[in-house]
Amino acid sequence: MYASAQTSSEFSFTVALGILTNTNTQTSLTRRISVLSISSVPLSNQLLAALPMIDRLHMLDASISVDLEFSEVLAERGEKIRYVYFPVGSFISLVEASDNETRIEVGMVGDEGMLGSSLILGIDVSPFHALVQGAGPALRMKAATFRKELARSAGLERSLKRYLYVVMGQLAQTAACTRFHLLEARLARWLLMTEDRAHGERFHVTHVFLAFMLGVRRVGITKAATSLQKQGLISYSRGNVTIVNRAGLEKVSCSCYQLDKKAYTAIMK
Amino acid sequence: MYASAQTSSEFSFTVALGILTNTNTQTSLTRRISVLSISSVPLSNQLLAALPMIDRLHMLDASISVDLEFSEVLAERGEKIRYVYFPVGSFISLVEASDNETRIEVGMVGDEGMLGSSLILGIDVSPFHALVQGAGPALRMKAATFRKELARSAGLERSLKRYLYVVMGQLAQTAACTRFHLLEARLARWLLMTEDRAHGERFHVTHVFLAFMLGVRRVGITKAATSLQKQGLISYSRGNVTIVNRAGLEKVSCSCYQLDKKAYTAIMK
DNA sequence: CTGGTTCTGTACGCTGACGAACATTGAATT
DNA sequence: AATTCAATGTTCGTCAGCGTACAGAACCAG
Repeated sequence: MYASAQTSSEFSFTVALGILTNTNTQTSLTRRISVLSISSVPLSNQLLAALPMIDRLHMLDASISVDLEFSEVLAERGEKIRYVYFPVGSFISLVEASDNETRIEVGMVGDEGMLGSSLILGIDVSPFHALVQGAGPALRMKAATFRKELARSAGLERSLKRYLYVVMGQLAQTAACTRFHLLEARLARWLLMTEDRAHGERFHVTHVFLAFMLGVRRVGITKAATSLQKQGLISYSRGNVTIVNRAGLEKVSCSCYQLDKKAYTAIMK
Repeated sequence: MYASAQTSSEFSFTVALGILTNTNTQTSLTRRISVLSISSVPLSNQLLAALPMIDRLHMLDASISVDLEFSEVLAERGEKIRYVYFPVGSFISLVEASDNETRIEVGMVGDEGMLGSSLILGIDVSPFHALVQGAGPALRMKAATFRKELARSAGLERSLKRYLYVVMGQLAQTAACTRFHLLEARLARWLLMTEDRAHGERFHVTHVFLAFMLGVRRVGITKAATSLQKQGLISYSRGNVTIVNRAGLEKVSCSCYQLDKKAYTAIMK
């Protein structure tokens, strides 16, 4: 383990990436929402899809479809949760802060999950920062509405509790992974998880952003990514990443990826 | 961050510490339980103490007092949860495994909490390994009984949900802490957390065990502990640790200790 | 096409923790 | 008193990632 301040010039996230800065978040957020008619959005959030028809309709009725923009902040640690999100193509990173400038991703939410699951525990304060990692559509629901739906539908509650359990497992897995595994393996894991949630072998993410997520220097990412590219597992240019050889990537990735996946299917299915 | 196999000769935990070995766990466990009359045990589990009188009595009625022995395994990842435990003087470590031989503590349970909280989510499979870190009494209840009590008492459920939220926060905090903070600071944090749960400035823990908990080499612990001792913050000999200067220890500890504590009081009070 | 900006590549010295091996001390047992 | 073993102390070479700095490449706006 290494340590300490990590405030390189490239790492001024709050400025460079617009992360965790509240300036104009609210106004631009409301502006950029495009309310699509619900029927035009293919329902592909797995949590919702698994609900009995009647509950599903209720949930759709109570939510609107929004387009999430890259790096948009959806929740801040300790702040009140105003909306919950069910990604449908988009995906979201859960980020934990230790000190002022040291942050690290502890979880990822795609169409297999939801943001705001702590409401299931009756607490409307977000335990993490949450920011949009992959732009795309999501279903959004007011926190209060969500709680009403929870109270109404036992099936919904049951399924979301199981999801929360999976998230807990993911948190612990990430803690161990971050401690023990080499950067290249962790990067491979991250790319695989992202491919799953992006539903495609191509997505956009720069080295700086990856460095932020994995809690390392940008230079470290460049080195690891170069290595993966040389092995013919991925290719990338200016943020455009393509998974070239998924099986190979799984091999160099640490076992955490498979463990997470196994846990999810074991609990949710 | 460093990495890789970590299988030094001293680190053969499954043998050296009797950790996570199931051999004879069951028989010795039942043998060593001393069923005390409930009234003889001062009720000092904070979760239970905060319950309304009638719920508290129900809970006491449904549980028995057991003495937990050091390094006893109370739960294994993926295994069914048979009992829940409310420590009353004892304390328990939650341990996550990444690979075969690499394990790390991700949480700690003392009289401020309980073991088996995932039952609140309706899942009776343990997400972690759990082993006794500090010997002492605890209230034990059958998992099935616990679920019945949960269904019966809304107050109990509410309070335990809040506790689960705190545990989630602790998991994320630990992930970030492990990544960014130097060993000496992490050790200080661990000692402080343990002092809180041991309810006394003296407790027993060897360097080997500490190394296991913090996911580092024993030599690393020796170095950090020597440093803390030289600063007059702690003293120890053959596993007998004494916190000499608590305020000083808090200063060299990372902020994670205070953050955890703040989160607990903010949510539980 | 030009100048600025973002993204990526490379280099250098530094350091905390690693793996391994061995020495010393203290407690318990014989 | 001698023996054994657990716990702690120390040393040595290695290494992944750190902080910093700079340069080339790709893209974009004027």
